[in-house]
Amino acid sequence: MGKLAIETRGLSGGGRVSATKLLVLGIVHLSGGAHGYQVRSELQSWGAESWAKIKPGSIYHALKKAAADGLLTEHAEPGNSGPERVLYRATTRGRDEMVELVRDGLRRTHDPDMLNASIAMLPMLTRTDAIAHINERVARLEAELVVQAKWREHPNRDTPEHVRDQAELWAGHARTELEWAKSLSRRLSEGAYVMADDPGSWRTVHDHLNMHS
Amino acid sequence: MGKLAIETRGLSGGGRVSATKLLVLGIVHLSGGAHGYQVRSELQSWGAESWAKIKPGSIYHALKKAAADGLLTEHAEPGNSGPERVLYRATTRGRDEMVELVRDGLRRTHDPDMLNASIAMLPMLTRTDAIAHINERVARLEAELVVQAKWREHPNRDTPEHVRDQAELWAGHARTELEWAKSLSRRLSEGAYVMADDPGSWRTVHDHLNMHS
DNA sequence: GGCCAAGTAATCAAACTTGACTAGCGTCGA
DNA sequence: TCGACGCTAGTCAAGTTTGATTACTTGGCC
Repeated sequence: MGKLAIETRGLSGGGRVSATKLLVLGIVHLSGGAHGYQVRSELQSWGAESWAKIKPGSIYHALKKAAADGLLTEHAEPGNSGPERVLYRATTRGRDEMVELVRDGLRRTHDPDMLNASIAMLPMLTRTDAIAHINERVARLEAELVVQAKWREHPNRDTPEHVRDQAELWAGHARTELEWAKSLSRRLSEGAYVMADDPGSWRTVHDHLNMHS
Repeated sequence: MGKLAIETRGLSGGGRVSATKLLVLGIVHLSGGAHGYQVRSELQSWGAESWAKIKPGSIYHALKKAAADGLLTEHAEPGNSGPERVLYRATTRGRDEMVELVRDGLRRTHDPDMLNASIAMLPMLTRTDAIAHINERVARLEAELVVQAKWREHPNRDTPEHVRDQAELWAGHARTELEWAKSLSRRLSEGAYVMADDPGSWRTVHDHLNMHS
């Protein structure tokens, strides 16, 4: 029976990662302010119900939490038509936090939800920033595959066969992701997508709008 | 902005799926009775900390919940050495539930944790049962890939480019899993692994032990 | 012989997620 | 005109997961 090395290291850098948080912050920011139901609709129109399986309750919770943390501001709106609602708007800290979350999601392996959310919010980053972080992911995946391969050459003898098969599947997924990440990185280098520092990006448009208000 | 079709259908067949539940039940059953810490150690010795990211608290909670649901029995043991502990043992209902969970995990796509847990507990099933359910997974994956391919031929025009890339990754994962599942099914057909109905299985040994008690 | 490190066993509060529920308003058909 | 249905918007209690913490024992080593 294995020994337990109970590691009680705190997270470096502070707050927990969370795909929900990133998506909610991201949508509020992209829409330049939104209420809960809007976030909900937007998420599902992106087909997000499938890859991020976020339920309504979680969205409203995430919004309130983010507001309490100073990442969003709440503006109560009296119900002009229908029930009253709360408009959320991203603060500067909120935008910074969000960008950091996107970077994190690109880097971290073993967290598909977070990766998906980060990809959805990819245009929040500048082109070079995105490429750098995707390349870091590539490097990590390659390193993990090497470790994995070593482990499969010298398997632990009390590990059952079928558990080794799991490792096989795992490696397959890692290879798939590796290829995909490489090609994404390549496409970005070739100028694909409208990123934060490109003309016509959400940010350029947003700044433009702000100029007139 | 998409409309929300709020579907409030209840789960067919009853209880929620949960990888934690399956793993905890499975380990208790395989060990023929165990306390929390044992489950914890066993899980991590299987390298389970990586693919199932289950923390201690969840294990103890899952044990208590399962006991409350009549899937496990609790035998309080006074601490002969060390703090007092509780021994859990699987009931018949618990074993049945567990087998059902393994089947479910093999069938359901879009739930990697559950698949991993099911693979870990694969020898709980008879050979034909396991093959049947893995084949069902294969069929489902193939169907999903067809739908996906169709969707990518006629993409929704308000879906951003980078979201379509996500779909690409998704399809890649599905193909990887498909190949893996096919080969697992093949190996099982060729007699690989010791399954529940094979001589020398956990079940045969277990019955043998029971005969002498 | 005394004390520290590591192992054994589990608890707890806080945070998060879920599913079900509430409620106003519009509209379309009978 | 009325009522069933669906959309907009959100609350809430119950359940789950997490990370930290407690508490006791053994073994080693100075």
